[in-house]
Amino acid sequence: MVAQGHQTVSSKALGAALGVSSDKVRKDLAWAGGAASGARSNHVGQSGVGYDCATLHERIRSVVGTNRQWAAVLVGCGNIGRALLAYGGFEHQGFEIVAVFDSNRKVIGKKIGSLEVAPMSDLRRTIRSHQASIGIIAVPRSAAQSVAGQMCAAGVRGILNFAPMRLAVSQGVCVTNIDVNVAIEQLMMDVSLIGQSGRAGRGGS
Amino acid sequence: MVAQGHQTVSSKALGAALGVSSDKVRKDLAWAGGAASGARSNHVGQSGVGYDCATLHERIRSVVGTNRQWAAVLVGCGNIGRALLAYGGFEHQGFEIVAVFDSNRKVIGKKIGSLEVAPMSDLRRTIRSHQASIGIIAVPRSAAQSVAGQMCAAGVRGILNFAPMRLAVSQGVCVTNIDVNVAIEQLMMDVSLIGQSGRAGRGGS
DNA sequence: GTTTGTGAAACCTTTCACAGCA
DNA sequence: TGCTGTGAAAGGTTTCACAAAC
Repeated sequence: MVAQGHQTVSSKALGAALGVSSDKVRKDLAWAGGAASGARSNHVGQSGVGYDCATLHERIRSVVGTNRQWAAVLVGCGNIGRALLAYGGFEHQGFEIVAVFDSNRKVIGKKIGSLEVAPMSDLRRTIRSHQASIGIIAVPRSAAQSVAGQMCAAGVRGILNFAPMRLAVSQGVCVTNIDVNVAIEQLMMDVSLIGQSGRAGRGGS
Repeated sequence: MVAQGHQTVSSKALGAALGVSSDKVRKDLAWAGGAASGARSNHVGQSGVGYDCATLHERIRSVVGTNRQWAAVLVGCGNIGRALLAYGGFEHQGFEIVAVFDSNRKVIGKKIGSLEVAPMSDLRRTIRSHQASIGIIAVPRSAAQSVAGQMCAAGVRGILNFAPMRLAVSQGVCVTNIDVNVAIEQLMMDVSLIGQSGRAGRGGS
């Protein structure tokens, strides 16, 4: 909406665009204005007018963290890894992949886009030197836990995991899983249930 | 656990493996035994013993739908599409990709694994002839809504969407989104919050 | 002794409803 | 009039606690 030149937006309009009620939007945004991210005023919106798009956008970016810079390292340059490197939509999120690693000798040294694939032995050093706080795991299931261990040891704060398994990580390290198997089962279950009762489950991320 | 030869398993053991309480496991499994999938008995587990692994597995497969056969069509054979085709772990979920489509003339006719890339003009006919109930969208954002429309018109019941946007679909069609941008923001937020309060958000799918 | 299934309590989220403000 | 922010009600989920079953 900022990009489209809107000055303000109402909770009702936001809710309609997102498929939720205006109440929910207001409750959530009240939190974003108050408790979160050290804001001084409790009021993000203006009665009778709505929310100032630019201000709201900046507040949300501050809560989510997209206004800061995040360096990430990627391990695994199979199809998933290459898809991530090819996808350019991360810059405006303050997110950048600064290095790629693989254990396969045949791909080490090859260039993918602007990055050269590095050997796993460099992982620790690179994470430290770049102060990378995010690790991305795009390796087969059998290698995932080992990679996660090395990432934790090197000091990452969060892991984005594409391997279809639950990772054990050091305390204080966050994990977000992207598991296609789980997503497919979710979808199959939703489709099955809609046939019985007529209600649709809305998709998550 | 079935594969590992376990006879029975307790709610406590399941909960520990999953990171949830035994109460929650029992409540959920009580539903799986009763309300769901036309089971006749209310009891899945046995007092003092636990749950029979094989029976429980079959019940869950029945609820999720992995005991039935699902045909899916894939649109888009970029890195994501190819990653899905290369990943072989879907058979035991009753899930099979039966056809691949792309709008790019240069890839139409090429073989990826055992499937030949077909032109978009074949989409409707193939979905009908294979009775495919699932469509997978692995195309750029700009093409996603159009593909979703064609899939809905051809009669799919569910869509797995990799494009970073919310799809508008016909009533009765379920959508599950896999959005890397959202996952990354989730992770960044979790990492930010852990720094402040010491609590970790657990990863979704 | 162990473990399930389930009411009741505690907790959390969403919706309702409206005072207050522009 | 239109909209926010927020108490209160409603609705849903998780935890507690224990009788019944093995």
